[in-house]
Amino acid sequence: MKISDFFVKCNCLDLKQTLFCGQCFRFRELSEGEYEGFAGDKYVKLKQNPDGITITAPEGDIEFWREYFDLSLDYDFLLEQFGRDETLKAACRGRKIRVLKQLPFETLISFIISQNNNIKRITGIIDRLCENFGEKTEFGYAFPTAGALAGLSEENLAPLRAGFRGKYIIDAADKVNSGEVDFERIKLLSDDEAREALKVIKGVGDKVADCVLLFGLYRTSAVPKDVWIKRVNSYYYPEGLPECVGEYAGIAQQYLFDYARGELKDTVFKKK
DNA sequence: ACCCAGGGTAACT
DNA sequence: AGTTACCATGGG
Repeated sequence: MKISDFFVKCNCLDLKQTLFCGQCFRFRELSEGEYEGFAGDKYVKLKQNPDGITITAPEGDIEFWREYFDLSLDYDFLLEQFGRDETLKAACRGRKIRVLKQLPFETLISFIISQNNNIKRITGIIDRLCENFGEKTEFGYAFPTAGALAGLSEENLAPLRAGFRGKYIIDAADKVNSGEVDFERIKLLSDDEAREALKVIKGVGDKVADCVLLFGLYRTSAVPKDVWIKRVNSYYYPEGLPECVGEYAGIAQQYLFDYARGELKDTVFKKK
């Protein structure tokens, strides 16, 4: 297949910030400003330019990656709106994070693994999941399909060292594989209905379900309430996020998450 | 040794 | 309906 380079002009996309802010777990830095990774079985190499990025991928996948980075959404306008709130304005300063449009099953499994866990170890478990059960390609291992994981035992997943999450991974794979959980159907539901439909999976509660809604089903209105966002909310937004987030509360949340986990952890949220 | 990590479940009030 | 111990693993 023909591998192509594709330059995309974009003034709101910092690859390092976007790929390593805890929304996705399958990318690595090759050298300063150069990255590679997978979504499902699709491989891509990326390069940071001052005014955009260069996508290197099979020619037929370029459109997939443009969509993955949600390049048609106008972040200039969005961040201008966010700037109407002082806390959000501070959170957006120096950040060029885009919320990615990831694959639903991969997002589901990834955030099941994320529970009561840290980003470094989440990445390690997902690496081992792919190496053990993903299809091997010329570039590396694809993310396993639901079919590849369905029917496995907890013992089969022992090499992942996922702890108590193993049984949750299997239940999710079984229910997606059987069609009991059907992303195409869930896409048609309201946020509340979709969240409940995902929560039939063992180990999926409100937070993991909202991560799937936001990162895997493109619901920018979904706000996953992790420990950091709970801290932000109780300190800055006891009445909820400001009006200026509009239909994009989930994107605002990602900026607040990174802000809290970064700058605020040693100041506002410093532990005594 | 203790605490925490992009939480959820089950068993309690 | 709202709390709380417990769940595996690894890093600080």
